[in-house]
Amino acid sequence: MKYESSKPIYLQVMDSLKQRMVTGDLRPGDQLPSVRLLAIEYDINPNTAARVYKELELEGICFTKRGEGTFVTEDPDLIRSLKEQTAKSIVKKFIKEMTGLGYDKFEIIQKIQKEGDENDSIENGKTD
Amino acid sequence: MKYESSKPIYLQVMDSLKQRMVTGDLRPGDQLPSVRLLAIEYDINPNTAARVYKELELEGICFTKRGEGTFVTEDPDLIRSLKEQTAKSIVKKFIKEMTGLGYDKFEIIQKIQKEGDENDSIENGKTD
Amino acid sequence: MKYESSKPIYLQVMDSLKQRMVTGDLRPGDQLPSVRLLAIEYDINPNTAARVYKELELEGICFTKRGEGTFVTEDPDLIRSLKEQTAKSIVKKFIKEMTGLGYDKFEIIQKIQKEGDENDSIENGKTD
Amino acid sequence: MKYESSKPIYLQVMDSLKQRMVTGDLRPGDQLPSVRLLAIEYDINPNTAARVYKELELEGICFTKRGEGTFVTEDPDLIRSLKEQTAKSIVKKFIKEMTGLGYDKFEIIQKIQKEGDENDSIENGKTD
DNA sequence: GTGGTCTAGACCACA
DNA sequence: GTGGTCTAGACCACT
Repeated sequence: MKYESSKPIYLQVMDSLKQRMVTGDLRPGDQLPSVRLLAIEYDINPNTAARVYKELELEGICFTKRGEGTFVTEDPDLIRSLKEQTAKSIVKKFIKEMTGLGYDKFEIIQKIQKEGDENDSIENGKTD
Repeated sequence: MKYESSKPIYLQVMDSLKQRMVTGDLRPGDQLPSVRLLAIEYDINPNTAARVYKELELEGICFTKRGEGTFVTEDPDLIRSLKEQTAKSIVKKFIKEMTGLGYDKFEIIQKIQKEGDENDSIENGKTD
Repeated sequence: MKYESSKPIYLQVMDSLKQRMVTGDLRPGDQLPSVRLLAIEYDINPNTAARVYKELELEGICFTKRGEGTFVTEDPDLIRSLKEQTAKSIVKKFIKEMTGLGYDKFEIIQKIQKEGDENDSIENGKTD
Repeated sequence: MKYESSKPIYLQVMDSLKQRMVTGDLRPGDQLPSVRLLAIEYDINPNTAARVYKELELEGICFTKRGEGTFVTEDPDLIRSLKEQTAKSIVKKFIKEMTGLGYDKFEIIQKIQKEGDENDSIENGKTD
């Protein structure tokens, strides 16, 4: 995995894990890789890996059993709402930014259709 | 003006100024407030205000006449392309995030229409 | 039984057993459940169950007869002093914490009476 | 300052700072020592010091201005309720432990008076 | 100057 | 084995 320097690595790893939950790659109750293994898999320092799980736990997406490991929350609703909530806030922020630039809803949708077309064949497969 | 802690203040102020240019509140050739005044208007540190103009200059959107002050670029095309460029990168990033969550183009547009409806009477253009 | 994550499970189980001795639910000389059974009863890892007995033995509250099992100490004085000792250390720690917050003895007692009133019908002795 | 090994240092430092807020040594809006200075004052690693402020911020007791420093929350109610809340939870836990041992309210208060008397002359002055 | 992030490596308690 | 804590020191962005 390659990291953008503009965003903290731990956030990028968190996003990656969230994405894997949302897409069903990781399911409620699943055990997550150990801190050390995550560090290897994502090529980060174990401390950074630990931070990832700590932050996810704060968000209620993970929980930890002492000495056993870290697990995806067992509440499937939480995962579902995670997707919805994330999407909603992204859309909201996007609309706010675009209207701030002076675009109306019609123009915004037009732009999305246009942009979508350009990249449809190129960047579709998520590399992860 | 209230600042998000997630984004550097100088970027937020830059965005605000850009928005004012794009929407016509600030026009090509207009003189911008002095560093000191900008600092007061936006309630930021003078160092931060100076940085704002420095970065805007780097982007070619402003220029400084020594002893006179800082001005909006006199090239109207630059402002126009600024709007287009900004919009394009926002749209691109947005689409990338949404597809990462597993939404396809159709769903994305659907969500925008839905979200757009809720906020139809927009809280637009606060010049602070 | 539900465990707080702030405190090691083995300590919580130890406290539970001690409480049962102090309240007379377990009496001097009584046989304690086997490690395996304890693990099941308390829904803990067998290693953790073993540790519980090991630590209790270190404190002299239990003893083990090889091949027979683990038993509560036969010395009734020990149980009695266990109660006194535990209480004393709890009280000591409590007073230290409260005085640290700036409360004097009078206020502390006031608070206990007030709090005690609210919970007068106690949720006592769940043996699980 | 001397640290107990049973409790994480960062929690002990947090408690110390909270105590200073509750007792009025640190007042709402006050700037807290910088991460580096705190590290020196409390003889801890700067990372640990940073963690202290981060956790306090999570609890809403502090806030951070980027590049400026960390400050005590400006809401005096929050400090007041901090004291009350802390005290209440300590008292509650204490009562629960004591009733678990089989003491009733009267005995508990008796013990506090007795214990208070013993240590009144010895351990009264809070060090730090 | 400030706080935030990251790496490296160690030690400990817990299950 | 697991996660949690701590130290050491570095680098960065922000004000």
